[in-house]
Amino acid sequence: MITHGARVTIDYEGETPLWRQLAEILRGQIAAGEYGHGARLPSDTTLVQQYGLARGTVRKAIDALVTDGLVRRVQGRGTFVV
Amino acid sequence: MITHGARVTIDYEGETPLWRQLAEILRGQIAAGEYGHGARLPSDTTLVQQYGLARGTVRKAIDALVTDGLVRRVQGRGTFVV
DNA sequence: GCCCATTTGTACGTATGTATG
DNA sequence: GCATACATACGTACAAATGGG
Repeated sequence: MITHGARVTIDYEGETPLWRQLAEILRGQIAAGEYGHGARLPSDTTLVQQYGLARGTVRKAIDALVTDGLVRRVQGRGTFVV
Repeated sequence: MITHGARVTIDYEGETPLWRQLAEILRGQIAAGEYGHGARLPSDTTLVQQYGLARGTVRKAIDALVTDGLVRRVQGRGTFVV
């Protein structure tokens, strides 16, 4: 079930939107301490490759984390855990 | 300045993102009471036609208002002022 | 200062699904 | 059943910012 390094997989058939599934995965990883304070999350492109999603979908997932104040995006640098 | 019924126009050349300009326009109209409490905003499609933007851009603008708690979207019905 | 690779930001278009009335 | 309206997901292209060489 592992796909390109992603430890958790997206369920393309389920009822939960793909962007929400990814958001939950990332949220879980942050909560688990895999990405500590100030750590940089994988880039959009990396997540696209790891989870097999479109960039728009990946960005929508991260948008949710940004709205929750969990991460912060910096153009040209990356997305960082607050 | 009038374009397809839109009272305010989008500046395609300026530095302000189109989605932000539309968000400000709608915010202003709500603040001005053009759309009162419970009123329904124009549909995505209508805004697309009025302002000459892509639907994704229109939705991103409304996303901002939703995040601010200014409006609420209901699938199948519309977007309503909170 | 300049080029280049990386990364996020914006904007477009298309298609299909889901909910409401 | 049908039309309308929002939701999801894909793809593409280019702009802007950052940092390294």
